[in-house]
Amino acid sequence: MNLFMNKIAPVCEVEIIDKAKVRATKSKLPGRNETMQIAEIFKILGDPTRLKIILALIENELCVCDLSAVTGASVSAVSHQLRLLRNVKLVKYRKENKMVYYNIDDDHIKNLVDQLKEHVNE
Amino acid sequence: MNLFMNKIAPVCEVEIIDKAKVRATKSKLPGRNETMQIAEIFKILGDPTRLKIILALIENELCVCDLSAVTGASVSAVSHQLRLLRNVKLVKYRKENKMVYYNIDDDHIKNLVDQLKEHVNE
DNA sequence: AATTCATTTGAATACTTGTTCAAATATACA
DNA sequence: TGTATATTTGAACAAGTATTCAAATGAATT
Repeated sequence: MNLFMNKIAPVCEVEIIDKAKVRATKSKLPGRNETMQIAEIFKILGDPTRLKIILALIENELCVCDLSAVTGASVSAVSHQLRLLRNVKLVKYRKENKMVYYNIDDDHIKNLVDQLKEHVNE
Repeated sequence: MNLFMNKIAPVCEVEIIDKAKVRATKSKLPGRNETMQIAEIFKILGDPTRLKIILALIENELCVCDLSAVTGASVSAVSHQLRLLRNVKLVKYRKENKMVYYNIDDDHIKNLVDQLKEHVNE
């Protein structure tokens, strides 16, 4: 029961300042699933290598080897990231002989990226 | 000089399949700085806690305590993330007595998020 | 001055993740 | 069948990061 016990400041954790506002705000938010899906796409585009891949594929269909040349990442690194992009259906591919050509598989992505391009250029 | 040496497959690393296409694609990409800035904003929005904070602030101005209640993250976690969001100028704040009220500081963000909301809901 | 409470901060931890290296597939071709 | 090359894959490592906990700060209030 010494003086130091009083120095431990309680952290606002259970208390809510404005219950009405909190409730109103919560009711307007997207559901848990939707929120996670939105976050996932943002996260995917948040890596420089993946973003470069997407930016490149918006301009041209490219094989893995040339994607590596365009992005400056190793073939292996590009391939790993392409798998992620395939999993979330952002890119698709077609095989031609030994090569695999990748394409954008999502019309919205270009708009998303364009919007941020403008944003950054202000 | 044994047989196993032949089994090591060379990885396409220096070679380029279609030099013209690679050059043309490269020329259309945003510069290094711009690319990194775009990636950084996507990355910031790619974390569920930060995205929830942004989504909440789009609806209402909120203090840290209520942001904690809305997002379900601890006050400390919210505060740490708010610092990140301040640093990249996505949110701003005003002080009122003991409380700090946060606001969106970027008009474009709402459009960005809205676009992905539609995208996810298809 | 001392107390209360919202917020911030720093350090530590546990977790995630992007890259590399080596090896495996797959496809064309001699 | 064997060789060459483009791509994929798995394991391992290093670096980054979100959260927690404890403590500090700052601003009323008594």
